[in-house]
Amino acid sequence: MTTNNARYNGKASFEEWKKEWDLEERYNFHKIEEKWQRIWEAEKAYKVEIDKNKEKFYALVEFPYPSGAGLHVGHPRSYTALDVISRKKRMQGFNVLYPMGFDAFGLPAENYAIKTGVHPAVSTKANIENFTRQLKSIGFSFDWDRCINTSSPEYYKWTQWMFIKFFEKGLAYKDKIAINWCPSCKVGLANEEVVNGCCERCGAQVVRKNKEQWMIAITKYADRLISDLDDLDFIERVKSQQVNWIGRSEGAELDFEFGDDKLTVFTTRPDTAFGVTYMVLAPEHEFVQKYMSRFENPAEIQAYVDETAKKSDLQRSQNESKTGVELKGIKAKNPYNGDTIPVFISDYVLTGYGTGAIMAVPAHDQRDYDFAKAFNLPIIQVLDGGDISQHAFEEDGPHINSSFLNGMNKEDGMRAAIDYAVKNGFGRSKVNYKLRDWVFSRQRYWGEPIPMVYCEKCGWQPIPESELPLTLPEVPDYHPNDEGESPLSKAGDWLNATCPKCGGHARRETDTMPNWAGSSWYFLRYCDPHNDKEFASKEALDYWMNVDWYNGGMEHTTLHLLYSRFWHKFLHDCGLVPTKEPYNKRTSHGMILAENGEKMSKSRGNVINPDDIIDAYGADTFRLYEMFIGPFDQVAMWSDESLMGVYRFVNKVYGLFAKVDKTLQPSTDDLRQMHKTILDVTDRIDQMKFNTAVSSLMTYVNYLSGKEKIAAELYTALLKLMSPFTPHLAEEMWARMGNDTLIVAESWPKGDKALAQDNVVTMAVQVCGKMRGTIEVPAESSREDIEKAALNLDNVKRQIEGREIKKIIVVPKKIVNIVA
RNA sequence: GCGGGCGUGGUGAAAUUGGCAGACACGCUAGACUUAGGAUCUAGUGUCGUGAGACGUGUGGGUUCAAGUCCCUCCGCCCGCACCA
Repeated sequence: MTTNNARYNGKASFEEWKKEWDLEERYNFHKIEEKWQRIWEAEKAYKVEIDKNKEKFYALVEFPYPSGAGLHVGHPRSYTALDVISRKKRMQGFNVLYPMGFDAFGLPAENYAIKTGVHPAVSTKANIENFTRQLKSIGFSFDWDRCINTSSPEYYKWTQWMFIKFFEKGLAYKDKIAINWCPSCKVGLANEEVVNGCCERCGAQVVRKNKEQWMIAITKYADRLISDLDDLDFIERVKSQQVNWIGRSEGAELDFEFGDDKLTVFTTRPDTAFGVTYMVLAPEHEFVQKYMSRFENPAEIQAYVDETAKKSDLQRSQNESKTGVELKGIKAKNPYNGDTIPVFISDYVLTGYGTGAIMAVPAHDQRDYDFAKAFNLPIIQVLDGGDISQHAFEEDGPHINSSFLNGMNKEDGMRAAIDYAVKNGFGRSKVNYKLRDWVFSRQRYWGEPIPMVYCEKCGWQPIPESELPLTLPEVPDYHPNDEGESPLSKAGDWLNATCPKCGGHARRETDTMPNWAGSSWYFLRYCDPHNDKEFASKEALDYWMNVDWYNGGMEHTTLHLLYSRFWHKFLHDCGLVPTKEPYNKRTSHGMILAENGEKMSKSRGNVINPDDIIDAYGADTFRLYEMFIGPFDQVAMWSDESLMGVYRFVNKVYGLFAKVDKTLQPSTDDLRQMHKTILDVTDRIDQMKFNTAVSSLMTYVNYLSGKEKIAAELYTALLKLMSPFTPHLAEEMWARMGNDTLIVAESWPKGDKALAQDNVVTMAVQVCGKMRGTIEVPAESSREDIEKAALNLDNVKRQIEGREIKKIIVVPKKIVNIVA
């Protein structure tokens, strides 16, 4: 497979080729990196197939959206980290799948089309080519034969197919709900895409808009999305953020009499029901309009409802004090004690959570307390403790003023209160979630068409599987409109379809899917990317799944990461994938900031372009610097000066080759340094402590630099250890050492703990915990010898003079502490 | 408010998980080689002190022969969620 021509850069033999290199003393990274990238590609060095004789390892990084700006220095932090891990695993004999692709649907391409008229498919293609060129120039070990593109019909055919599965199982449904509408992007957003009441993408303030939307019932999976986290090796902050986002709370639903109707509330503290002094409905609650004619103050009520409707969620949450209006004319009755209590509407009660109505316990909830103070309502303490003349008492205490609950603690009180409600038919225990169903419609062009048609007679119907993929039609222009109609509504004939059920006329859905759709299952497609019969074969899924290690940004924790776990679980329930979770291990990298600690952005003009760095210092230096920049999981500041330090190091490694003497045998000291380094680097890569893995390589190189001549074995080990970080340089020097194999296919060196052991150790000697000197003793010295050596130090003698030695603590190979 | 995390030199950071604090690198200082240097090499570099030495991991306390590491107190910073009943 290897052609000497490719390997030896056009020269007939290794000897001839080597001669040319001997003339070149400078580290010519341009030449080296280009050469090895060409050879890897020609030899398909990173191509991977199912091989049941080998243990598989599936490494995954989040595939990029191919923006016009190209790669920034943040992408390669994640990609290099898993490239290092993948390369090491490969050398350790694993069958490694490390794929790359493009999450290619999205708004920027569409906005660009609106501005320039260039079809999104055209600009996306150009951007993907640019990204591919950049990624290849960094020398990642991706299997490019598996590259996927979510905007290609061969791919989104299966995204649409899966949507139909959601529909068939009743998890995709159309509903008219108040959604988050971004007036700037003119598109509806999922809850997860709203940050502080603003559009995650453009920052415009989100407003409420009632629209018919496709929804996917992710809430049905809420409990499993929490409980199944237990068995996963996810970093803690990812787990806790997901749990937090899903927001499970246990409590009860209680029915209060409201006129001759029933008003149901959700509460996490039914045991405080004897402290209820009033109730509050969200202004949007259905009872407000339903009983408007029976209220004594309808004008006042309607005015408040209208005022609230005008406010954004952000404004609503920024209220300084509590506002509201009493619903005069109808009272409620507390089912626990029969008390008649007033009912209010207030915007501090949210329509989307629980039942949109609450029982207010002002003594033990600060919000209710504030409202009660503002409206002069009674405050009844039912838990002992605190000082409710000042503020609500929100901690736990024994029940008081609570009839049969008196004296009970929280746990018993809860149980007793719910039992009583159940027995008397006015309540039941209930679990509530903050998580909402997934708003799945986007009023946009550049996304997957939703494969549904509407028939007047039969309602919404999925198109037959034989018609997939339902490809995007051409449209005269890409503008969305203010009414929230997708550009696809201008697609003319495309809109007309036949109802698959009755054969009558039907109209196509014109909304498209959110950009999270394609990325929700892309890791499955990598297993079998060219399959045109299935989204992936059972054989491929059985062999490759799960993803063993997934690295990506924290910003996707409650978006992509949650969506894709849910999507995968759904496919599992359908019997389509073998596992219930997609990712075994999830880690996350810190952001890379500009030199002054600011975020890199086009507007600040502080963006570092990887192309420039690679051109000036080479891909190997760039890769190594990204790994050395700081702890992988923390934010890091870019520094040109630190980059220079890494460049110097790479040059040093290159220069050491001149000292290699193949006739020389390594000394025991040499071997000790080598094995120490092997053990350190191996261990630190596994733990993602890349910065310290690099520093131990530096320490080793400093050791080798101090020698006149270097035994070949020592340099070879260095090259192997460096090959995951600086693959081009390692490959080059490996060839110059006279090898005609690829170092990336060589085996990873094995560290020998016994050989790494020092036979003479330096031990610290303390007197009463204070450092007074060091002793050098053989590693296996007896306790007596160590004590004798320690007590023999001049400095120690001086310190203990005239004092009685009470105790000597000896920790072998570490420390001696003389207590006097 | 709730949840997660952090605090170590001039700077980025290490510390085998309770055992010589500051590895590695940047920067700086001095010197060498240079026509020159964002090049290279050598030495130094936590603070105070000529020195022996003393002090030193945000604050104050505790456990221990021994604490950056464990426990308690307070202060400060970052991230996520946030009127979620």
